[in-house]
Amino acid sequence: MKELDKTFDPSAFEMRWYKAQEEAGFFRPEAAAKDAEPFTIVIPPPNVTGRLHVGHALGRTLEDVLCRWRRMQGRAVLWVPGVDHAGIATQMVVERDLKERTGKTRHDLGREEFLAICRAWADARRGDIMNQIRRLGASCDFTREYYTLDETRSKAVRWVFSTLYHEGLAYRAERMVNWCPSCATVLSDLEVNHVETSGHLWSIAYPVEGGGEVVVATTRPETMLGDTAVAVHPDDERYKALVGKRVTLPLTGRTIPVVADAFVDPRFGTGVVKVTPAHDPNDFEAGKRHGLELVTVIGFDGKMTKAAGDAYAGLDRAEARKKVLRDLDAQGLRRGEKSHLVPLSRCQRSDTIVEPLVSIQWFVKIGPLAGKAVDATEKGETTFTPELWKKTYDEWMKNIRDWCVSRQLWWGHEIPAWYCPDGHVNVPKPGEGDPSACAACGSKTFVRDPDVFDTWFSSWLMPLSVFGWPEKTPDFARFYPTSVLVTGFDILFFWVARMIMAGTWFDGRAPFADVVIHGLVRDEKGQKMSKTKGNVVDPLEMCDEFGADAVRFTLAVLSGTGRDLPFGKTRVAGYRAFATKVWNAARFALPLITEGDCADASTLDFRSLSTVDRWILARFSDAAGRVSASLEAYRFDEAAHALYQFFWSEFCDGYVEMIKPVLRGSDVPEAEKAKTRGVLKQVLLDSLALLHPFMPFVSCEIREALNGDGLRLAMTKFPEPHADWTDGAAVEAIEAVRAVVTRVRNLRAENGLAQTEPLAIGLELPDGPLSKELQRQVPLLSHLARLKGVTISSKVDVAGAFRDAVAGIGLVVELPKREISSEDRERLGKEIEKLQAEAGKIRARLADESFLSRAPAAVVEKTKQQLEEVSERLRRLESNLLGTPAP
RNA sequence: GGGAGGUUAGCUCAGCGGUAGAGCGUCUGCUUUACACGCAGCAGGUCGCGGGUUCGAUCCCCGCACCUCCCACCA
Repeated sequence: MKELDKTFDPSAFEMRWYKAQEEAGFFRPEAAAKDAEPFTIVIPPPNVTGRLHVGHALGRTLEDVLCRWRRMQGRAVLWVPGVDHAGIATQMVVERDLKERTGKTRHDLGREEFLAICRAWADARRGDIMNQIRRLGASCDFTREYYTLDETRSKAVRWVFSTLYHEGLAYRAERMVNWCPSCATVLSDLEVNHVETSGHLWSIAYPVEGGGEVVVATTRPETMLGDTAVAVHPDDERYKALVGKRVTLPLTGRTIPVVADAFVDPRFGTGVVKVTPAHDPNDFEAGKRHGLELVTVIGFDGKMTKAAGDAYAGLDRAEARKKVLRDLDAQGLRRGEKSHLVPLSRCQRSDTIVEPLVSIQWFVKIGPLAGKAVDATEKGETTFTPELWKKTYDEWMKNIRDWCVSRQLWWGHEIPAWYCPDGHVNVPKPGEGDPSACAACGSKTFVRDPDVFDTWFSSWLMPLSVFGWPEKTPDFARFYPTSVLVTGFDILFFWVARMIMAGTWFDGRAPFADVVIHGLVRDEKGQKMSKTKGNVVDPLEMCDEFGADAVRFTLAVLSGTGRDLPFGKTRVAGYRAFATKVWNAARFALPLITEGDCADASTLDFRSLSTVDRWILARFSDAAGRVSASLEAYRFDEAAHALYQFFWSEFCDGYVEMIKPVLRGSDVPEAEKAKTRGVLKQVLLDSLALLHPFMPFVSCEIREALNGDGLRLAMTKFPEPHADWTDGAAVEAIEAVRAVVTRVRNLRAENGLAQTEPLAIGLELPDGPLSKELQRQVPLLSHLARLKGVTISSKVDVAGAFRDAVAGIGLVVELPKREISSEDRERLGKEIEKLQAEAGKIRARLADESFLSRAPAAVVEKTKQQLEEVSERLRRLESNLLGTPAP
């Protein structure tokens, strides 16, 4: 058996226990009984580019609490860890690094060489990321670690794309897409952030052929170089005569038609819109309707093309705008400007302004998949916690648009599509290898699509592919569908919704039973963490400073109801204090339970135990019930609070203080002591088990010292409420004792008496079980409240004693001083006033006919009781003022 | 332009039809042989505003105000 150091130092043992648990194989589902019901979680794969941040720490903590709890319940727990290859992010990091080191670009190296660097870079980082997860205590099965770009996952991606293609759900089309000039790739709608920015609305005059001018309003003057029409609303009387005429497009010398189209809002600007089909989604559609030409004036690099004219070609978008405005000025064609809120689209990754451009890309027709996914959630196959997120999910699914899945990157899963010179598209059937000749024309001159898939196109298969799907593996058969997905709302659409689609579409079953959505971790003041603000908290540093146990407990407590959580040092320090408290409680108990016989609590006859022992067992049982019920409901905060409150307030402040006189008393029979030692040990050991999912390290370290079973704790049965440990009478008696003690201490403080001042008190209550029980507790009462005498009777007569009532019991306290000071008088007066007001309100309610006739009988009864208690207390307090002269 | 959420003690948050809770902080006492990362005790709230439903509303309904956030191709 080990000693417990006087100072609590989590760093001394945390990783030692982690390693022991992992090496013992506890984190593998095989550690459970063969027929155990599985409990499965797939880790949301962190980006290989990243370092564990507080958001991850939160998710992993909640997952680990669930996994450790279920494992202790005997479930076959499988928590699969993994890393995401993070397409754009990784490529950007490696490119930047390459540039800094060698000055070269990826194009200088060529595809193969560049990818080799990416691969080496990612491989070097993956281990680190897994170790960061370990530092938190996450009990993942690392023997089943996945990587979104490995062989198994590649097979799944290819199988899925092929399937979709041959089902007609993956197609290649020319569309207006979101193009990020700095990432040099297309983006999906989700990867674009819309930000309202203050900008300008400029008015520009286009000369009308045959005289006059028409004024258009635009926020993007540079795109006018690509205008191929001007549009007005068909019913707009102001411009009716114009329709069908042509206008001169300034700066280009081209003439373009005036068309009528209902998409124009006559009330906006001048009611005339310039139409640039190549650079605006609306105009693109309008262009199709009117058979307009596409003139692409902005290229994929964000610079003006030759089509923009020699004066502009090569200029950056922003420079071109300035020059266009200047040139229009010079020609006297500017007709004013006003400030205007412009909805700008920015690249989520690089923050660059996204350019709507037309290009050929791969899309997935997502409607049918969304339909199946919604059916599943509608049926309750998957639930959301908190429930309100289902609404958000439903809304998005209803208005879902096709998913652009190709990316013009190198780092990622290659698209299994080949094109022959005649433009035939070849996509192998699921399970087929690469084609060697065009299936349509037999051509052997073949090019593979140079693009790769959106990273999420591998992520959305995670719950399937981590088990080796589409192969029919034993793991897949046993562990799919998974139990819970824990994640932040920020990837509800990116990931959660799509995984449900993939699961329901390809397997027919939704990938998880429950989705738990947590809030965003913010700093202590509720500010969003950001590098620029410098308020980013590193969870690993916090683990080193306060212990992973404290970090975990803090995150669990704060996770609340899905709201944002204010996280920071002072809070973690606060919950480290809790870990310290547990530590010190164990240090108290250790010598006591080893100094003499400890009755084996599991064989003890509950009825033979002392009232105090029965009380703590009853309270423990209640706490255990609350912890489990809260975890079932994914209320980690409630579970943690129940633990904290029980352990600190009831076990430490209550029980431990109450058994000191028993265990140390020279007049207590050894047999009684042995029983109490047994209960002390039992409750402490069970509390550590209850605590283990939240604080997996300190709980082991202490169990090891107390019971030599630190390692086995992870596999020990999780405490459940104990039906035999219910004892209303014991609870009532001890609560009464505690209430009396508090009031006596409080009276001492009010009267300026030292806490050590011995007092005599009387308790007035009718004869009965409670009074008999309290009689038995006189030694305890005397010890806790430092009393020199306790009289219990239906009536206690002590002249000049202070009278009050507490917990329905009359309290008579002999205070050493006889006279009541004006200060006492004032305080009593205030208290009496409050009680009188309260009594008045209750009386009024009881006098109300409608209350008596309509409120449930139980409520009326309770109200009557309240009145009685308040009146009783009032009588007693008032009696203190009787017979004493007013100052 | 749609939609969601929030507004409860100095701070951060629980609660939710029967006159309000926690943690931290403040204040007042304590070297009480597990613990000052502690013990004991006190104080502190018209539960955003205005209506309504109800015997009764912080909790339900309808407005309003302010704050978040999400979605959206209006120049």
